[in-house]
Amino acid sequence: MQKVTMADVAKLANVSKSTVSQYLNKRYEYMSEETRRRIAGAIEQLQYRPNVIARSLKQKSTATIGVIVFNILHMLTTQVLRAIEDMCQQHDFHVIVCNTDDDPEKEKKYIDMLWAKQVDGFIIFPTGKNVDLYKRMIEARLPVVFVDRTVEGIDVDAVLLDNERAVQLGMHYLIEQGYKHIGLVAPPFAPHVIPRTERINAFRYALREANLPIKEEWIITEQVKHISGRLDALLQRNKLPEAIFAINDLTLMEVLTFVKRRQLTIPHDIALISIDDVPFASIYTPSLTTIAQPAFEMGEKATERLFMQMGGEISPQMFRLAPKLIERDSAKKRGDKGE
Amino acid sequence: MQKVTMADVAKLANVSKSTVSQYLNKRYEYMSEETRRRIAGAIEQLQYRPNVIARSLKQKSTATIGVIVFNILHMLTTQVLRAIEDMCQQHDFHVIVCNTDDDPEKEKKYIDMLWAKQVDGFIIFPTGKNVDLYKRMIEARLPVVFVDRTVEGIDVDAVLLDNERAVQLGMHYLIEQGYKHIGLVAPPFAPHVIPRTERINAFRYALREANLPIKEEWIITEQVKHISGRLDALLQRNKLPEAIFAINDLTLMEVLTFVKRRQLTIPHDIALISIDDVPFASIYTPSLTTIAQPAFEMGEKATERLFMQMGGEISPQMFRLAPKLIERDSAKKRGDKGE
DNA sequence: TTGTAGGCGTTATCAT
DNA sequence: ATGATAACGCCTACAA
Repeated sequence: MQKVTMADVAKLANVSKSTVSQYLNKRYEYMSEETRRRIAGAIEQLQYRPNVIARSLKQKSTATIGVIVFNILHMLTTQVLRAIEDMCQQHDFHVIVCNTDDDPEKEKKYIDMLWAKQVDGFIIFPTGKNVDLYKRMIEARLPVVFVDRTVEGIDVDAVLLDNERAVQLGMHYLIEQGYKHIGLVAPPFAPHVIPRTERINAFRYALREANLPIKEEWIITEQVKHISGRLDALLQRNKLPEAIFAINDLTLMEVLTFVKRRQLTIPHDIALISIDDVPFASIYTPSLTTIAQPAFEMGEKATERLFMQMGGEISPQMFRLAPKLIERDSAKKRGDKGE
Repeated sequence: MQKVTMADVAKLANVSKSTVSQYLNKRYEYMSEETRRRIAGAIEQLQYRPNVIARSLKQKSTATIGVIVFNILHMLTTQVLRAIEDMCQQHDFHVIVCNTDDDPEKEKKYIDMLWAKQVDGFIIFPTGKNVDLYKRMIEARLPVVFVDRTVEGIDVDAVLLDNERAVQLGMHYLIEQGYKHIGLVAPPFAPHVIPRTERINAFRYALREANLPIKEEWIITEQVKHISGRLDALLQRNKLPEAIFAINDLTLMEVLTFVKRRQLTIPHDIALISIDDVPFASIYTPSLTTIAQPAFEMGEKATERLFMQMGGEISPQMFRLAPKLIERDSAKKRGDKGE
């Protein structure tokens, strides 16, 4: 596979390995034009490619970072990842991507392996369950940035959506449009899933703040596949809320499935707003009002912090990035025609 | 960062480095229970982590592959990538992901860098423009698999959609449903973009085969952002085809934008079928008939071949994976109500 | 059953 | 200006 080494180049160019090394590292200062030319020739002729692994061993740096995510198939993840890769590309760094499926065991294994592989840093969407391991990473002064979730008791850079604000934006909008009976759909409550928890809490808070009723049957926190069934049940009993807040794209899809199956009209029969600006939001009928996460900014911020950590000690900080309400037609005022 | 080495463990356990090495590589056979225990203890106590880089240097294998794609944001890419990562996970391999944006320069740079990094293999969505480089990789016996596109004159494993079949499936379906005036929307023609070329050709072929008219104004190969404008122009002149075949998700979106803006009804005013099973296909109204690419299978096949290459010489092959028509409502028979 | 010595392909130090 | 030599951390004969 890889056969020709620096020694071969040196021999062919009639110089020592050290000189070749100098050349490769562009320390031309004391090098004669002549030598330089001979080395260049030899490299070309032999199709020599320096072995970065050997260099890494010596220099203790691999120019590689590990990115550990739940599932690359989620749009947020993909976008964050794209931003990370773009920034790494500029620094001639590479990105190793790992999917955990939110399984702490897999997460642990990946962190251990990447650590052993001497990656220069980690960007992690943490499961939150490997507290000891996270701590050890910090102690070892490994550069680490968390994205999407934080973990209690871990003092580390974290880049998160401002979930309170996201919900507030959506709720204020709905209320402003005249909706009073508002429901929420979310996956099952799980305390370590920060965004979910924060969103559900903020939802309750927004209702309380506006003196609107909090009906528990309208707060659907349920496995995604059961959500549309729950909505069916409400419809059956004529107890649908006027508007629904979907806390992410997955739950939004379930609501839309339900709406289609029941042939309801949005926003007349039920208004809809969601976090995550799905790609079809503007071509759906009616177009969907959404609260967009600044995914690229999140990726950029995370990478920026990681490089700062690699550059030297900095004290950990938490960043809350601002969501953006994109008004379309799915939650227009009651009575307005949707479109 | 990483301070404790095998020597430290050896010293603490009162054995030699080789013994520790034996232990790490699970060659326990001739090792006393006692020694084993001492080593385990030392490792635990020192929180020792073997340095995989050093190991790689010796063993000439990094257990890492490079995956070079156009853009991870494309759904097909994401899904293929997920499949690749899953399979690599089973083999304790890692995946480095690189975005080229279809820029040959970036592609070249990535291949060079990953090669220097001694990755054990490549899975590439090739731009097709670095022919010399591809050839050198093959000559160097680097394991390589192409996905989505092949490159003329490069003898290498390739995993592609059966594009002819995909178009045929869609066209037969449309024709069977009674459509005779059928148009196509695609990004601009570019010979090296295999899927696009094959799909456009197959489209013409299907019309010819069915003795249907080929109207050039219905074959829209245009920058995506101009597509809906072109459709507008046709509508203006009352020259819309009865049905449109969108060759991918991007062009589909443009058609849907047009349809929404003009308030047309699918399939009554215009029927629609597309390659790529977009996530909202079933919740759109009407639900969208699509031709799905077997993205996961493509990723699995590519990875399988890559591992086979790493296992030993095999002769390159081209794989054409079968698309699948998913019938929904957007191209139902003329006259039928579209649910 | 365990230890010694050399090598993997670079880089860094110090001579020359 | 260039070269010799010793690391880097691990693996592998081979020796003991």
